[in-house]
Amino acid sequence: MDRKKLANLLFPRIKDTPDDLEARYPKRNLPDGAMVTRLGPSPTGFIHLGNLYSALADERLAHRSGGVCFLRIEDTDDKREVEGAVPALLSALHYFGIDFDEGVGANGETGAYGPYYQSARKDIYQCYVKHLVAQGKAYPCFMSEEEIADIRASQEQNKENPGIYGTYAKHRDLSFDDVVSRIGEGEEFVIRLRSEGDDQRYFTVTDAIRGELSMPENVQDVVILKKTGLPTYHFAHVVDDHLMRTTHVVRGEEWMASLPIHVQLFEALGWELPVYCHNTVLMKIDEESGQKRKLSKRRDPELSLEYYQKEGYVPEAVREYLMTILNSDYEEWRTANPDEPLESFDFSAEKMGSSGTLFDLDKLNDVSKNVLARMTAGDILSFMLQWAAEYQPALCSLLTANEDKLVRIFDIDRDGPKPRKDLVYGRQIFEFISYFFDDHFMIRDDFPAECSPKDCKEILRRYLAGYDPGDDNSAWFGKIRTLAGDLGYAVKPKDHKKNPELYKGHVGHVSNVIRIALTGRSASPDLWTIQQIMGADAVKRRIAEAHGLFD
RNA sequence: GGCUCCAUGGUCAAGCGGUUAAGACACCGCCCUUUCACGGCGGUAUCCCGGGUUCGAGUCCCGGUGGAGUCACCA
Repeated sequence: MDRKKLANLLFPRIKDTPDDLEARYPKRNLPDGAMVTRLGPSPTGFIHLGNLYSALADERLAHRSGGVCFLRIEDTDDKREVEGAVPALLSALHYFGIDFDEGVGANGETGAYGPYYQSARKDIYQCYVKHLVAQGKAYPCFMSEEEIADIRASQEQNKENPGIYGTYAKHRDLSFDDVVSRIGEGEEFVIRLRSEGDDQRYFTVTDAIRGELSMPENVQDVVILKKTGLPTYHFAHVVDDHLMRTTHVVRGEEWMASLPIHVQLFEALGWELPVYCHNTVLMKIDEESGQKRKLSKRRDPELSLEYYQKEGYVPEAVREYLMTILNSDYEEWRTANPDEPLESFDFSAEKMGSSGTLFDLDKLNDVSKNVLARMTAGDILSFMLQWAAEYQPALCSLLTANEDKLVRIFDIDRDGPKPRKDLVYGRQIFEFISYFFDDHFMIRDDFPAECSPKDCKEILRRYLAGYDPGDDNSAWFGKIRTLAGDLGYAVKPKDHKKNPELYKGHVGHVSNVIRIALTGRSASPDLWTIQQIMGADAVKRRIAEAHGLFD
């Protein structure tokens, strides 16, 4: 019974048996069909759209089925750990509407399947490692990094598959005494799986997104326990998702290649496989090569979630956009159900695509426009206030001092069957309405070429003279028509279009002179409404100022 | 290089052996219109290539090609 002795030698502290753990983490009591999903980020401090994309799938799958979605922090590599990454992750996900039922949370851990930090689960992993060693399915390996590098070098030279397997697994059958003496000399070791796999043999697994997957068995004696006593991803995944009773493992397709290892591990431990859902990675077009490529943390900082928060995208818009690429029938559903919450959409893993998706900012913006069009002006205001408080402190006092005015501005032309859709995201929204505020007002567009400086001056003079804040929209515009006619501009654009030689231009050009004087730009919502919000004094002042420009 | 996944317009994509090959974004034109936005109408543009199977292939099979991922004591 050398194996037993070996197991005890290696893990003297571990008293629990697999049965103990099985009893401590019993099957969940959930209705049929309820999915248990999880997000397992490593706390590296960088969260990008792809993570949200995946998290949203986890969250939807679980909640749509009446199951649970939990957060587990995969911190088995202290080298990569970043201070404060967990709270940052939590708050970013919360911002975008992802909250967990269980696991690591803002106020510590909740749930009966913890601990939810892998670093705190050392004894759990070691219990199973010990068990595997006792069964002869795993063994300590003392090979140094140099030794392994040498093996790899010669394998590459001989065009063999690299890695520790077969005869390269030199420490597979070390004698008990050998192990005792090496440990006595303070040699460090890892635990490797003794692979019984054969890469000529294929197995199949059904992936919920991709269907049948066929792969060769794993032959590598992979490391399952590192020198530090912590498990590698492979082992932690298998142990945790079994013990935490995960039913559906949603993860990026970069994990597909290690599926043979995971399947082998589940088998070695005698456990049932979860349903795998390997989703696609988000891609972008590389500026230099023009090729599609995976979103990269280093190279694409603009794809970090923080970017969208800073720009002031409404969280709902980002979720909505992600839903459209997660399940391609989502848009159709949305068109048919404009007012339903996203939660009532029938989300499924099967509808997720399996080819790489290119991130499309135009599409996000379009989705965002529509989301904002569905919000009330009051909701938009509170969003802007929150956003400014967090990311544009310089704007805060201005916004809070003008709440009523802002609601009126956001409300311009929003009711009715064809609401304006020109609000997209925070930064753009403020930019779009900035002319209402003197500190941000400037004449930025040219006066229409159809109107000579002399005409511009005259238009402004007469407009100011005839301006009556009490005019309703049609009385007001009637005056502009008259004015335009008097100065030789067509009263109706169509007349001008038919006989351009008869006119200098048309009312549109004339009113654009006024528009530019008032807003600084040649494009704006309805001028009469703008004036009502601006107030008579401001209107008169700006017209007079513009008039002065032509002196 | 080995292994794996993927392949329909510029982008996201429906399609499941017989379709005029949906729809959305973007783009262009027209209409509405005092500008813009909205809305309406229309348009440009796609089945990677080559072999099979079949009366018939975007759809099934094989082979290329291309793209992606992965081959750590990182996840």
